[in-house]
Amino acid sequence: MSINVKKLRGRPRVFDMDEALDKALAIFWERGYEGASLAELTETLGINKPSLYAAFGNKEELFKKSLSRYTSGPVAFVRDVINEPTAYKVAERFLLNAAEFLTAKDHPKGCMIVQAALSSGESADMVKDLLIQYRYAYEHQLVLRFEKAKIDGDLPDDAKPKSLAKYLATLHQGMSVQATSGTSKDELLEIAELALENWQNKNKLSK
Amino acid sequence: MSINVKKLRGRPRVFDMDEALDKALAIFWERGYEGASLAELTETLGINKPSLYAAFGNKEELFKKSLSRYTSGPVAFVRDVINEPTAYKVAERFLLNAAEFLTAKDHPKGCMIVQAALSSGESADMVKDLLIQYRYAYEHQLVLRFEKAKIDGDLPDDAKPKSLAKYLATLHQGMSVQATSGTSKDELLEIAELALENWQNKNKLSK
DNA sequence: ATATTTATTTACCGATTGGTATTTAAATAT
DNA sequence: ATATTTAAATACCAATCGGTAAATAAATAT
Repeated sequence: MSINVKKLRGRPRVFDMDEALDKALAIFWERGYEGASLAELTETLGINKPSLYAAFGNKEELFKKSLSRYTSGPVAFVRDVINEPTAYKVAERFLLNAAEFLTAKDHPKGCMIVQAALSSGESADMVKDLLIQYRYAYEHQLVLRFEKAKIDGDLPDDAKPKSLAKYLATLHQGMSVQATSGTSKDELLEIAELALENWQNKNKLSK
Repeated sequence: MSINVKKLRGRPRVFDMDEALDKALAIFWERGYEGASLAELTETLGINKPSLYAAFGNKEELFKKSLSRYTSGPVAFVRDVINEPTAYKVAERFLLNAAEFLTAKDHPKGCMIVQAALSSGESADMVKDLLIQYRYAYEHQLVLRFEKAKIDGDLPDDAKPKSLAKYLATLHQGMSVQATSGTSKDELLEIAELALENWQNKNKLSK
C-alpha cells in the first residue's frame, strides 16, 4: 500500500492542479495580470470558470499561486546563485543565467516578476505591490551576499553592497525589457560580458 | 491683425487640445495603454467621450498623439544627449539625466516608452509593437553616435558601438523599472556612477 | 440501494469595456 | 433672420470583464 492514496469522497477532479497552474503561469507571464482574461485562462486550462474558482479561489489567488510556481521553478536559479564562492562568480552566474533564461524558447520571454504588472489599472494595485516586494527580495539577497563578500575579503573595503546589488538588479530588469522587445540571447550575453569586464576592472581582486 | 485668427465656422472647441493631450499623457504614463480606461480619461480631461473621439479619433490615436507629445516634450533630452562632445559625455549625460527624469516629482515615475505596454492583452499589440520600435530608435541613435566616436578616435578601435548602446539602453530600461518600484533619484544616481566609473576604466581615453 | 460529498456544466449576473447615434448648443456666412 | 457648420451633452450600443447560482454527474460511506 503506497502512501497518501486514501480514497477521497466526492467526484474526483478531472484536471491536474499543477499542470493547470503551469498553463496559467504561462498566460500571466505572457500577458501580465490584467492582460490575462478569465476567458483565455479557462480556455487554455481546458476547464470552465466554476472549476477554476473552486480550485484556486479567484483571479488574484490564481495569479499568486502561479507566481509561487514561477519562483520555485523557472527562476529558482536566483536562489542558487548566491551560493557561488566569490562575489564575482555570483555576479557572473546571475547575469549569464539571466541572459539565458530571459530569452529561452520553451517559455515566454522576459521575467514575470519584472513585467506582469508594471503599469496597470487600479484593479492590479495589489499585484503590482506584491511584485515590487518580490523584486526587492531578490535584490536584497544579493545585498546580503555582497556584505558577506566584504567580510570574506572578497570585495574591497570601499565596495557598496547595496549599490552593487541594485546595479545587478537594474541590469536584470533592463535585460528583461530587452528580451521582451526581441533582443537575442547572444546580444544579452554581450551586455552581461560588458558589465562583468567592468566589474573586474573595478574590484581588482581575484576572479 | 495678428496671424491665424481667421474666424472659423461652427461652435468653438471649449477645451485646449494640447492641455488635454498633456492630461491624457499623464494617465497613459501612469496606467499604461490598457490600464487607462476611457472613463478615467474623459473624467480627467473634463470632456465627454464624443468630444474626445471627435478631437482625437479613438483610444489608440489618442495614445499615439500623447506619445508624440511625450517624445517632443519630457524626453527630448535623449535627442540632445548625442550632441555631447565625447562618447563618455554622452553616456554620462544619458544616465544622469535618466536618473533625474525617471524619479522627477512633477510627473509619473519611470519611462512611458518602456512601460506603457510591456505585457498586455491582444488589444494592445499594435501599441506594444510601436513602443518596441521607439525603444530601438533611441538605442540606435546611441549606436550611430558611438560609431562616430570611433572615427573621432574617441573610443578605442575594439569598442563595439552596438553593445555599448544596448548596454546603456538596458541600464535605462532597468532604471525605469526601479523608479516605478520606488527607488529614489539618489539610488539611481549611484547606479549611474557605478556604470560610469566602469566606462572610464574600460575606455581608457579622456573624459 | 441510499445518503453524502465534491466536481463539472450550463446559464446567468451586474459592472465595465471601447465606441456611437441623436439631439442640442454656439459660433459664422449669407 | 436664416442656413450652415462644428462641438457638446445625453443616452445608448454590443462585447467583454470578473464572478456565481443552480442543476447535474461521479465518486465513496453506510
